[in-house]
Amino acid sequence: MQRTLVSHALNAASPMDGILLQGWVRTRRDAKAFSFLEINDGSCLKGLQVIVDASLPGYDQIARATTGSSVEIVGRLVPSQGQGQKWELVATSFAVVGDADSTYPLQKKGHTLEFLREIAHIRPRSNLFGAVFRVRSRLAYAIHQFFQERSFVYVHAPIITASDCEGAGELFRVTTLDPKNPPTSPDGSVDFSQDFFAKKTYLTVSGQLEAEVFACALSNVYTFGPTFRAENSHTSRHASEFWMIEPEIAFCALDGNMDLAEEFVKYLIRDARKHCAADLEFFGKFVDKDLLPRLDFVLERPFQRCTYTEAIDILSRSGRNWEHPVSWGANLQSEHERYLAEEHFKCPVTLYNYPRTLKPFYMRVNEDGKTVRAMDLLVPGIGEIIGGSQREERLDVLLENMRQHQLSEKEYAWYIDLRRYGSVPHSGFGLGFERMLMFVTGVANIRDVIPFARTPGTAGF
RNA sequence: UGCCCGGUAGCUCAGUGGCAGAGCAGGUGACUGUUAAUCACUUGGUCGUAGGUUCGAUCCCUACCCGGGCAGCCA
Repeated sequence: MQRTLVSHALNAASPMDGILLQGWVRTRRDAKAFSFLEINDGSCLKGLQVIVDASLPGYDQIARATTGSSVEIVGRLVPSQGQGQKWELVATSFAVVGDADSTYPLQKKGHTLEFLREIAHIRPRSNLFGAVFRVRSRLAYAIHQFFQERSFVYVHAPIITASDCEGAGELFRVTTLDPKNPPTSPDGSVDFSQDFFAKKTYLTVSGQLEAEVFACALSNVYTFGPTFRAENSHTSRHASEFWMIEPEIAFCALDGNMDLAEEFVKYLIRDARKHCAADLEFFGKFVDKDLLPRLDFVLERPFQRCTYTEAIDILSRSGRNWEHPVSWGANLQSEHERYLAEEHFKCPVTLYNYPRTLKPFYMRVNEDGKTVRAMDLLVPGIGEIIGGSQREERLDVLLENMRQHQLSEKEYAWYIDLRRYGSVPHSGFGLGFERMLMFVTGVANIRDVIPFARTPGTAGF
């Protein structure tokens, strides 16, 4: 007999006989002559109510069907006599598959997110985390769909890299050397030429440079994979291991890049609204009351666009007392970004044309010589969700930038070659997948949108 | 890494320089087409760890550990 998932049973158009239900007990309520079971199998937020009559063989085992136990039920799907649900299953056979004793940590009542993080192996069985990870799965699918529909080629960037590219934060070293007794050079330093890859290697912080290589061959590409930062960040929006989507488009300037980013973000929101409707309604009810109106508002409105210079002007004239002073050439701080997205524009806003001195070597220098074609997409509540730029395609300017950043031409020879042979204007950006999930679900902590979060000091599961 | 808040029952929390508390969960019983069921009774504690002050510390002080928040770094 084939298993029927709860989601399929609940969407039934008519009664069904002899269906097999397998899942986990959420609650049991005993009446005199029968018991109610609520069974969840993760296929959707809601459970299926099951009636187990006391006359059934095996009913003597009903006491084992505690919260958290797994059960297997065959029965008839019929319209419910009760108020809370359309369908219910009248059992014709009932069996406990796996017991869960009274130490089962999930109660019928709500738990704090902090407690649930400590039981990361159990929390997917809760309503909230079931919903979060269904949305995560759906959006991963939608990401591929978005790019494949537009003829982008999916590129797998390496996880292990030799370039500590663009100085985007601290890197995790990858080595097989014995930490207690590493080989050394005559000068006493560790001799990495004897390491596994015969040089220093790291976990990647970004697939961008590799994506550029493929964009300069296949035109429109994207990466979607894990990236790693060894930053000692203790915030609700930083993780040591996170997933990033990085499209790279040949023959594309900054305007096209900003257009794509906006289209992409809206596409993902629209997809979740459509395909994860019940889960999003749950978030709107229990996580963030303003979630659904905010998402719909974001879908309806064009994102605002504003140059860095205009932003500095807005911030200077805001009349605020900034903790960090506002001046042209200084980095925008959290308080500034929050003000722009949440109070001034009250909507996602793309800032672009940043001072050259604030940005990495590969960004396209503008005609003014002072700014580069960088863009950051800021969203209310989270801040930066996308960072990107048009890339510097002129060989001489790129080399000059690298000299200013004191980068080795030798290490980046392959990257420089892209400008030497058939160079084209090209652009791309990185979207933090978990930050996007936070925005779509309203979940405020990045640790709660990753199945098993890695943050400084924590890798317990 | 800096600053701030917290750590008391399985969970969420109250509390006091002098006998350790509640709600929920768990257990027992009753009741019931129930649905975070309800009602009655009930089990449950190294008060984060180590020092110190004190006649006496869960409470005050110090250090450390753990969790969280904010900032920086970024996605």
